[in-house]
Amino acid sequence: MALTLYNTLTRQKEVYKPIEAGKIRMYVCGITVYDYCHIGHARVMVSFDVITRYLRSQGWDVTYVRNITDVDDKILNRAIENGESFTDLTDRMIDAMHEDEDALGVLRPDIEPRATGHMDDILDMVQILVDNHYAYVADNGDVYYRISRFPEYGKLSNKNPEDLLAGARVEVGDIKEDPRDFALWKSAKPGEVSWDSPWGPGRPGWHIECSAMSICCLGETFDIHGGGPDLPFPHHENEIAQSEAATGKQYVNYWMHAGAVRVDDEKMSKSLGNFFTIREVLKKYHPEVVRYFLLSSHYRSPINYSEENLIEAKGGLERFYTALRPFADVQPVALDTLKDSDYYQRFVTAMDDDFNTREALAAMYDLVRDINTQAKTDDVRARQLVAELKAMAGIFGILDADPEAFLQGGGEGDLDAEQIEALIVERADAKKNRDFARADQIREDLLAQGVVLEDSREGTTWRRE
RNA sequence: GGCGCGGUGGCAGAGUGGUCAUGCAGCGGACUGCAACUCCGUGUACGCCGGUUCGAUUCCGACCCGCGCCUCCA
Repeated sequence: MALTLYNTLTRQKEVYKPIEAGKIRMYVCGITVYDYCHIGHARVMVSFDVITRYLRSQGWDVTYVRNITDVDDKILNRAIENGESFTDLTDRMIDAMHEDEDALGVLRPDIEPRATGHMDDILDMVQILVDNHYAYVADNGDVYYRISRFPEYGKLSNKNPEDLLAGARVEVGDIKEDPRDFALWKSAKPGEVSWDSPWGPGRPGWHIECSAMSICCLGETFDIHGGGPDLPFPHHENEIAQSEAATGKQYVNYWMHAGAVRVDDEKMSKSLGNFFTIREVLKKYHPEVVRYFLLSSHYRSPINYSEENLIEAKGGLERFYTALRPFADVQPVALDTLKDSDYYQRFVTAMDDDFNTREALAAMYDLVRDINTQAKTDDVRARQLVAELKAMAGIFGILDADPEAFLQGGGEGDLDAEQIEALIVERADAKKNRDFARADQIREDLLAQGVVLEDSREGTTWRRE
């Protein structure tokens, strides 16, 4: 089955056709680094991480670019509030972002361009737009994009430019020709951070940096552009307008947008203040639990961040790790040996269908059952199946922990491993003496501390609930 | 108001024109000293009303409900 993906531009699934055979050039809108990353950022990071891992596993030559917005009003305002330079702020936040990504097992993009590192490209593009009359310089030195010059404006978000006129905010003292026009270049007020330009000192508007950086890194037309759910309008719409006006070419072939993260069934937003940072979340949950949670729904569906759902995600992972527990030493099999595996075929078919991670997980769960069954009678076969499972899990970036450590970690109980082991020994003695009352008492005491005992022929193992 | 998305069994969440999603929870059984783990079995699920069809949860139309974007936000 061919790789198929949902294209926001056409509002349907399409078979992927690369510009250059075997290659995928992908740009994803990254973070504006004025604060710590939140769970919504995590979804975009993890979704496109898994997409990239999967595409590479299938032999695609992927160039993955994700930008860092390191200059804009929010950053400058926050830096002033903090009493620090804006570069100190962005340096800190970029480091924090990388820590968060690493914790979540997100592989770095191939290129992480920063807006401040592409000022010349940005200025060149603005100049072209001014020269072509797609942009104009306002009295105060701001440069605006002239929407009315771009007839296709609205094609990504399926909006009628006329309707936008009615809804556009008209600001007092607006110096724009048209309220729908947006800033390409903002002139600096005295004392503000600025870069020199033909229109005076200033800084780039939000949208132009992505046009400049993506084209710089990937070419005037590239394959995939991705981002969060709130970006199609206006951000990506404006990127299209700028880029296609500047180059005269189609900007992007496939637009992909992740779904929203809700929190306790409410919209998560800056204004409501109900967002959780990744580092807050990771204090409560194992990183793989968060990752698994994000992959347990399709990337375009809304997802609800709640205690209940995270606990359920933990339970799902425990089923995997329980199966892997006796096979910690087994290494993942090479993917090219899996052609005949029904499980892998189902996995690939699901992922080729617009990256249906949940469907792929269903195949992995069926594989787990097979492993558990084979483990009783056919160790060799069981190990083969475990190697398959680990290969698929590698594409998802999960099941990477030591099973024992995963199952026994994360508890907040008072008992440490040594104490638990001691009680297990004591219980074994009690059982040997057929003192089941004492044995059961120990088990119940441990359970009250969140420790579950599991007996088998080889002895007793434990895990934390 | 404009544009778009969705309503699936107790919960989460895929999918399909006509036998199975899957996970958690429940129930019955096997295993166990008893449990847990694991395995086997088990659920008149597809918002409402029409239409197309031999047959629709799946296609079409209307309706009800929820959500998102249209404003800084991934």
